[in-house]
Amino acid sequence: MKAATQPKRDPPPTPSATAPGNSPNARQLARRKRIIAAAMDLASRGGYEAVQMRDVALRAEVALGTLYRYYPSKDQLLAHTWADWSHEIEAHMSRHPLSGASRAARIMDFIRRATRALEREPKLASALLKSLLVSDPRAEKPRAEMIAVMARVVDYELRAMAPADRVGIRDILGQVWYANLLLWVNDRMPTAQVYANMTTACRLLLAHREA
Amino acid sequence: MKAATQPKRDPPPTPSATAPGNSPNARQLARRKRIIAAAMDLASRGGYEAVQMRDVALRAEVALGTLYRYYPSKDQLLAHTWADWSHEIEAHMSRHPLSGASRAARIMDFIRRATRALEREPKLASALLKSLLVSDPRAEKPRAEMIAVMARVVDYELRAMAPADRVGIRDILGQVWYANLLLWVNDRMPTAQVYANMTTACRLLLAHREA
DNA sequence: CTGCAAAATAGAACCGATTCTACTTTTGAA
DNA sequence: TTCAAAAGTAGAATCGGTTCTATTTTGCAG
Repeated sequence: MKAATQPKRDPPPTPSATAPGNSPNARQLARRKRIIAAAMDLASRGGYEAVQMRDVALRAEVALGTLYRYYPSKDQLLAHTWADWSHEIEAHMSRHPLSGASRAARIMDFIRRATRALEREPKLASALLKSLLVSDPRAEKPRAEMIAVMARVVDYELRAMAPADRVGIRDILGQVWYANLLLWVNDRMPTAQVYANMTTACRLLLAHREA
Repeated sequence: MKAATQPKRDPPPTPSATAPGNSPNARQLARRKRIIAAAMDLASRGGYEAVQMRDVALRAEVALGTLYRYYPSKDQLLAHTWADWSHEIEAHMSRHPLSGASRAARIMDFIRRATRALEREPKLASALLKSLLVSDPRAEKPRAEMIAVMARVVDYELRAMAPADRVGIRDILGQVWYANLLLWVNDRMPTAQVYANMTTACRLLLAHREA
């Protein structure tokens, strides 16, 4: 019963909501950037284990306590790092529309691109995904967002389908994707296998329902 | 570079292979039993975090070093505890054959029973599954076995189907099951939802392919 | 300018998994 | 029976995430 129930006097600093962008908390924004950059840097070199809170703080030129005030846990830090990185990937992807003759092909095009992105930075991707897929229930926002990205793609491609099936297929694909990423992250499956499994899933779920 | 490359003089004690059951390593078997019992006990009370290696050693009346000689990591300990527990469940299940009119129904009968078993001992199940689904790549045997159990059921029910589809469906169902268990373990989904998702997956994958 | 609360900092401290050390018991072969 | 290796034991030590404390700095209202 250390600090009673809640009289803690500690509202975390502005996550993203900030005035223009000049002096007062501009410094806080800068700190956030340095922290994320440090995490990304360490993760891309040595993966999850290489991201040690003390090192992150050191690189970001921030006190350990400050780091924890900004990101209350390693997983949250990595989840936010993921959010940052995934925005880049999405931006990159949105520059070219999905290609493919059938719905399944277009969905697979999306998955192929995502898989490629992971392959380009395996250490980084696996470190960030590890925190997303497993970790503590805080860090829910980035996780939900990640799943939502694929859900949107599938939803769009299957827009003509009956709602019941569409939602079902979308969720199943999401879960299969989730399982496969996790298996990849834990070195129990290469990306090629992940891709093959997703292809199979698309085929079995979509091949026989119109084109 | 502590202990060079491998000159370690430390072959682990007999895991299961043992002579009759009397004096020499019968004591080792007894230790193993006490250790697993302690782990199971602690896990069923307080879940994953409550299984602390020091406590396990204490309860099993074994030195910490010995505990680590038998099970080189917490996750491996829990994985083996899972193996033990799952045998009970399987034995229980095998007493009654799967019931249901269709293949999908029989597969779902299996999943329903498995889900029930988890619900009966939520803390225990989630602690053990957590170590199985996430953890270190050692402890591969129990994990592979767990997945194989469902694979066997599905394989058997779909034995009349073309191999390509059968294998695909079996793998997809395994992956969906995997993802859902993981979501349940992390408190991001109740068992009812797990069951619903599996039902949907079975429907979408099997409903239209004969009965 | 003055003062105070919020935000930062340096660094110690805590916790639980894992490792290591020094020592005692067991076991099995000569 | 005797003894060296194997297996155990108690307990200290290491490691990394997280928390806590004592101080200093910063932002800003008066």
